[in-house]
Amino acid sequence: MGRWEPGAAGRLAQAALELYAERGYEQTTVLDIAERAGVTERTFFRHFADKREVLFDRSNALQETVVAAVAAAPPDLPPLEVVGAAMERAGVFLEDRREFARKRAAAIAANPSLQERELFKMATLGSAVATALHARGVSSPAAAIAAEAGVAVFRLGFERWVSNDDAPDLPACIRDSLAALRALTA
Amino acid sequence: MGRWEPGAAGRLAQAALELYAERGYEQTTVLDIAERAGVTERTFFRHFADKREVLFDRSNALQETVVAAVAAAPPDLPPLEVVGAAMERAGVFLEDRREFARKRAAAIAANPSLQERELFKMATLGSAVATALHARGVSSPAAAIAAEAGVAVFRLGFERWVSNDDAPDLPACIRDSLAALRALTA
DNA sequence: GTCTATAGTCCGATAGAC
DNA sequence: GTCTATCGGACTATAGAC
Repeated sequence: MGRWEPGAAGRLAQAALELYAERGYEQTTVLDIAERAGVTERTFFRHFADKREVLFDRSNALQETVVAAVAAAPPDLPPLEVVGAAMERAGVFLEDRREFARKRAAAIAANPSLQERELFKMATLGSAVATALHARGVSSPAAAIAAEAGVAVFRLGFERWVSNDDAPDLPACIRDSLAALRALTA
Repeated sequence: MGRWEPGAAGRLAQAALELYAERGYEQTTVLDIAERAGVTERTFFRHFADKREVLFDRSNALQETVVAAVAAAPPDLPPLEVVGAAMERAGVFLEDRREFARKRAAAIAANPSLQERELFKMATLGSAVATALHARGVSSPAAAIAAEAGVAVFRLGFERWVSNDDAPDLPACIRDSLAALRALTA
């Protein structure tokens, strides 16, 4: 096949997203996805560990972006500022994929098993952020709670961005979400 | 004497916890659990939707405790105080089950699919708390972020309590966790 | 690429409690 | 009779093993 064609993994991910939208996650078999992508069922499982994983970015680019932003922040910036800025950075990263993010979010919102996987990915992101904060000299408990709070800020900002047509861009939604957190302790 | 021994659900939960500890979640089949509990495989699925759910309290008593505490808090208390107190209340509720909590936490920590389910339950708790806060007149965004922060506070306090022999009681761990969150914005 | 174990669903049957 | 809890067997799809 030509080099302009997406690889099998990309076609599988695309086919899965379409099918989950058309007939729902439960009503879609791995065989359905494989056939639409023009590969065998077996090939699906060579690229993705399970039927859920196909909706998640294998490259983990979002997490890498956030962790890099945490590591690169000015050394004297307080933990919550560091995390907030890093999450905003993640927002910039995703901003131009809004339509994809919406379709993906709709599929996930419609199915509890996909929600579970999404929450696991967010928790993994939280752990990575906590580790990165700790590496900056932040104490473990402070790093853990700052990371969890940061993930919550990201998640709520993201949710507003995908579910509301009138919402501003993703970095702004995340900024607002962080401001709401700050307002709680004021 | 009835045709069956009473308490099938409890026996299944107990058997599952033992088997997950003895040989791991993946290496335990639903049939194994059912046999140890003295029922058939089919009966397992009558009581629990799937193999993971057997580790989770079907009565949802923890969530009810937290939601009730949120609803019963003094009307003028700020959202974060309300949530913090409610989570501490949950801590009191769990305090006398430390050994059980430890075994359960060990099983969950050893398996990603159980972690996914645990995270889902925590997210459900978060939604319930957000709804309860909103019912008190807290704006939706503030309720959502306060609820998420509260769940993070609970989760980190709980983690310290189960994983550290020298930790104080659960309400105190949760209080410390809340203090760490407050310190972030100070 | 084929084979197989296991999760999880659906049908109905049965037996006790009220 | 109704309600609830158990059991049996057949069935599909996932996911891993070979």
